[in-house]
Amino acid sequence: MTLANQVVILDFETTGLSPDNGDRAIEIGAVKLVDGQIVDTFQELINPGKRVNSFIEQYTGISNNMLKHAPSSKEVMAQFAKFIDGFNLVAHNASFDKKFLDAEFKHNKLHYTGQFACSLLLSRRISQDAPNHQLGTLVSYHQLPNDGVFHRALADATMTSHLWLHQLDLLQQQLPNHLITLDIINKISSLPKAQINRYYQTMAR
DNA sequence: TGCCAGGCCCTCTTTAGGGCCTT
Repeated sequence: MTLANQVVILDFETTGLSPDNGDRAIEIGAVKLVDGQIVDTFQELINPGKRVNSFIEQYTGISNNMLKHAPSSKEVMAQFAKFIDGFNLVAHNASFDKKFLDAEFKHNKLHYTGQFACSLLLSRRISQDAPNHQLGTLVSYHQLPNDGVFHRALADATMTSHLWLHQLDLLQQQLPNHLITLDIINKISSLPKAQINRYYQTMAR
């Protein structure tokens, strides 16, 4: 059994949307939660080996000049593999971050064993009244802490960690007699929206 | 030259289309 409050929450900034089209990571940020507390953080720029376009420079604030002397993917991913060792993983729209983690680890012949959970899929189930499920909107909607920085890896990972802890609180209120595990979260994240309340009732019996 | 992400999820669906979310 894996408790959902013992995870690494991560976020990539990248040159684009698809590693299959040659896009690479340019920054990784992560927050380690133990017993629901932030106990460690990770942030590194990554030299992608090519120039990033002006949209990405503007979107992230990460310039080609900043990346010129950044460490290689090999160096950063080796450190990150140690950081996540033994932990499950959470990201906002995890399918995106998982495909980049898989691609960068494959480039460097690295492996990880943690399972992924997704705060976006969970939000669509348990915060159905939110105006939308973008990270920035949810931070505002739930009035979560933030420092006004968006689209930088550690800032986004930190905001996602506050969102995640808030989501665990919401679930704990619905399931007061249960430990909130990653299995429960992934179960809820895969249910049709209309079945969430029935699931709560079934679990309460 | 022409291609250009992909998984999730809803619906005017399932012999499909399109919006959402991530950079």
